[in-house]
Amino acid sequence: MPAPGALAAKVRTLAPSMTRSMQRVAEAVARDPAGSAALTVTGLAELTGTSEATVVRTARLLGYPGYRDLRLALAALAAEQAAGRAPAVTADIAVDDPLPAVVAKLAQEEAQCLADTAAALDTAQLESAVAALAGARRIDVYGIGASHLVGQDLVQKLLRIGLIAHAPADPHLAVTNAVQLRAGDVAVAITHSGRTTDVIEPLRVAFEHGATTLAITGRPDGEIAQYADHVLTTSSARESELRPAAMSSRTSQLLVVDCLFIGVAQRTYETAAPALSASYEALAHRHAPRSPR
Amino acid sequence: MPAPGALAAKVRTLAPSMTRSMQRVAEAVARDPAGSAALTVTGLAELTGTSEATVVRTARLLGYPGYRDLRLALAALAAEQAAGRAPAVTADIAVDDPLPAVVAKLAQEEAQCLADTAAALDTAQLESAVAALAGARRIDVYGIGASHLVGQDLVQKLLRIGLIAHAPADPHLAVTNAVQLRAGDVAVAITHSGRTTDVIEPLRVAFEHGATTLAITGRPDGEIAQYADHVLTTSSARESELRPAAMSSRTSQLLVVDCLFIGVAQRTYETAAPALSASYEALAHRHAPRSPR
DNA sequence: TCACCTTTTGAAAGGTATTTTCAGGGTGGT
DNA sequence: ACCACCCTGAAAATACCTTTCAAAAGGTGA
Repeated sequence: MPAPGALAAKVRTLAPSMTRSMQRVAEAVARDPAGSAALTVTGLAELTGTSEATVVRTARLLGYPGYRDLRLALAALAAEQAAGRAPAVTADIAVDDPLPAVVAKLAQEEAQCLADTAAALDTAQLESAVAALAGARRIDVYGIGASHLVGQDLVQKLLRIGLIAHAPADPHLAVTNAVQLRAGDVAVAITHSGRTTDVIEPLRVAFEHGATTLAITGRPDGEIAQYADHVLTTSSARESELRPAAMSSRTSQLLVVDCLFIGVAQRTYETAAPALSASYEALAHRHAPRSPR
Repeated sequence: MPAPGALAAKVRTLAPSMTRSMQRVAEAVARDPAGSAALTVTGLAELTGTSEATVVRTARLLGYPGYRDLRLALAALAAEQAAGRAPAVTADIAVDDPLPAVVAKLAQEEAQCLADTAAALDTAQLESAVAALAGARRIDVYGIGASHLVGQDLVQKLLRIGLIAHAPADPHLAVTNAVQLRAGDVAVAITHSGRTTDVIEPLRVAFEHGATTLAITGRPDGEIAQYADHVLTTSSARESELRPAAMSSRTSQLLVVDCLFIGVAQRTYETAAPALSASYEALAHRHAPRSPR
């Protein structure tokens, strides 16, 4: 059952996959957790102009067994918020914001995004994902555009602890790579939308060849999930005109990648630690002599 | 209806006036609010070896209309307590940390890093940097390893708003690119250490050819600063064995990159906004058909 | 445009959880 | 020992939550 703190993020993440009336319920719940917690199913249904059934459906979608449990989570969330840690609602970044404001808002937004992702991350899935990576014979990471950069980040890290990882840059290469995978190998797909065909394809191929597959996506219900043994959900910050969701998903993707990396490094510590130091050692001469003082 | 926080006190105050079985219930509830909140009346009655009626009576005595409401209050209380003793997870990430702790610590560390960078960022320098980029004829971004990924991120963003930007992947290419720059062009160097020769070199060349030069570095006093017209300082999180400083500098570098991007987008809004939408538009067909709903 | 199919939705039936009732049983006082 | 009182839990009654199902809405292809 999801942690209460993750609720706002979850609503944002899942809203696109909700029907109109479910969205109304989800929105009401996210807007006023305390108020909603005070209502019965019937009350909340009336408030949102929907039916009890819809309220229950929404609760289910948000990951609770039923409304009763959602209601408890809401009460908890309200208490948390009241306890001071109010998750500061920042205004969107506007075209005429002065730079200091932009800096502050961006930092705040990204921090929020980190908190949301951390709260919503399914640690059981993460655990399995880490286990798969730690024991992998070979790792492929698929991603395109901004997600490709995240993928490369993961690959760079994994290489440093002695694993064999690749992040093919183009979709054809990705598919030809995927064909080589088999049981014991791991394929990771990174896509915010969950429906980038160029990323789904190679993951599907890897999946069908018996590799263990991971998806890092903002849409756990997207097509990509069909071919993923483990799904790690990223939550994205509120989008604004200058900063579309796809662009801000990077922060949470990187957090997930870091979690994967640390997890794997822990589990392969004997080999990972020396490999890490060795790689930093090796880079030393690529630096100018340390300036005095 | 009493505030959840007052519950423990209320139990103590009212205990003397309670009957034996009610005391058992009250005590259970005060001892483990979270656990009790997870139970139904029947469950709590069984746990305390009493009956449902007694549980309800106890709830009444504590000032709630019934058990349902006591239960909500318990959930809230549990959340408050959890939030209260959550504060600093600032310890280093250890080899034997369980994954949930790793996730929390990483998120917390990166958030801290964002806050530090935002606080330390020199907005005057940022302002000049943005102005230079917004009016640039051509932009080169130099970085290697993890910093190269950050550079590519910047380039991807700038391309989307119609600017001409490149992030040469290897040092030779970078230098040959740099030679082509002149006044009106901008070169950006990204290096955490501030003394990565492969990145300093191209920036120096660009500087000497009259381009406006920017450095995004964690060491504003490093050698790189000599060739930079504007220096943007990144601060990195505390390092630990599994997560060396160089690896965690990424977060602050990306924040700086985002600030630059938004700044530029604001200043070229007329062309940036349509260009942005157009680029998202263009990517639409690279997606699988939207799942129904 | 229409016919057809799929998805979404709420009304009402069906189940649980909570609340109330009530009678048995205990306790203390005489 | 007997009575009056209150405590207690089983079971009935109710409120609340969940499920089912048929109708409505929305989309698709002819």
